[in-house]
Amino acid sequence: MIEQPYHHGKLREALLERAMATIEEAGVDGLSLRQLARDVNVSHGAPAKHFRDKQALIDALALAGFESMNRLILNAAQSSDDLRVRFVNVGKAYVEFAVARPALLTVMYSTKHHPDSSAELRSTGEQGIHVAQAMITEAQEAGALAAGDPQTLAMVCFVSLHGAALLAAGKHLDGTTVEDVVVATTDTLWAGMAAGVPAAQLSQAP
Amino acid sequence: MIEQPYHHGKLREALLERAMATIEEAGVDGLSLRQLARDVNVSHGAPAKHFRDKQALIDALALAGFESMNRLILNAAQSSDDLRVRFVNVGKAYVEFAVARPALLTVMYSTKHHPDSSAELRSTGEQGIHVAQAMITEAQEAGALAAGDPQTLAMVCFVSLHGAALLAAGKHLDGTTVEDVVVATTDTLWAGMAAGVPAAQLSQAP
DNA sequence: CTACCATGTTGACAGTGACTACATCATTCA
DNA sequence: TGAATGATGTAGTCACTGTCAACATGGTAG
Repeated sequence: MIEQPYHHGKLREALLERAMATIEEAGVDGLSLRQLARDVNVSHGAPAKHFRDKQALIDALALAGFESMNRLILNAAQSSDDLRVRFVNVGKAYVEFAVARPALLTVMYSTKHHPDSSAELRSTGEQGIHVAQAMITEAQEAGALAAGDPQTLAMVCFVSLHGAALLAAGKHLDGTTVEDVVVATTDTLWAGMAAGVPAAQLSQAP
Repeated sequence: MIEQPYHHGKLREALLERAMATIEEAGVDGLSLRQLARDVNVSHGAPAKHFRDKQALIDALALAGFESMNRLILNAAQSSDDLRVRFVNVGKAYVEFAVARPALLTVMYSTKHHPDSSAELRSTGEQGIHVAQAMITEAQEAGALAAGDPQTLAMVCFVSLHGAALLAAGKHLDGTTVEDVVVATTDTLWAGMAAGVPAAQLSQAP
């Protein structure tokens, strides 16, 4: 018999790690604090010492998710000298992350978050957009892209890739490959930003 | 005293209607079959006669959501003679729906669905893409858009608008207005499809 | 050495989804 | 006409969940 010490020692990390696995296997709804405690050989009340709420645990998962996602994105943003290639690679990195950990992505962008952690969550979650915005500004200055508000354009790119990521993660891309959609999306966006939007075309109501 | 008849008469509709309201107020997690039954003045076992599962109720919500969304999209797709304006209007309609009923949209695109209703759900949910694809094909034939696989391009547009819709619904559009993002997204996509993607640019790995 | 406090345990409580057995009622058919 | 039948609603139960409060353990600072 192995003697279990009264104190686990690294309960918080163990819970987070196991919870990460669980949500990918069974979704966020399949996550139970009591089952989690059982999985880690700890009493059902123990998790409360590290996470006030179930929601607090989920917030921690979301934060960790953003951090590891940001690492991937920042990495992809330094992957090439060609700005357009870097742009595509960032898109690929985002979508790859989404496909690898779909439940985590859902948690990250779930609306319900505790107001406390919300601040940290928000700022960490916004980093991806800032990367995109920097790339666009740089490309505009280099003359590769037409003029246009970088903040709005970055949001457009983020929004589009986010949609691709979510639908790919949810297997909602019917006839098309994930790879195809990402490449086509980034290519189309880049072409659109390169061409610019004719002023005459600025969408008016019908 | 008002005498309650033993049989409700329209329980199924009443449950769906109340559930629609509840998920928008409290999210899907805030939806409880027992509370739902209380809200409609019915015993806690009654809903089971109309929905085998809680998931079956949620599936019905999703299906109803797709149907009412499709109505809005089809409507927007006939809103103008100008193809590009129609394109923008479809995007606006989609995002407006998402902002008006964010929880419902989440339910619609939630991964977990019963395999039975899943078939009907899928086909109903794909209608939006078909509308987009038809518009793109028409625009290509009219010479307004460059050549390119319409299915992939439709998926790109759908994916992008979907992202805009979800992020708008979740209030994740930070500095930018919903309207701005939708217009900028549709304009950029249209410009990209009009310009076409230079063959030399077809994204290769770094 | 002792007092403190973070960490873990145990027991309790109300609420939930799902199941079963039973009650009520409208419709069908002899 | 009137009884059988099946759809609909009720009532009770079960295992499970999240949260709370009271208590146990043990490392550490004074």
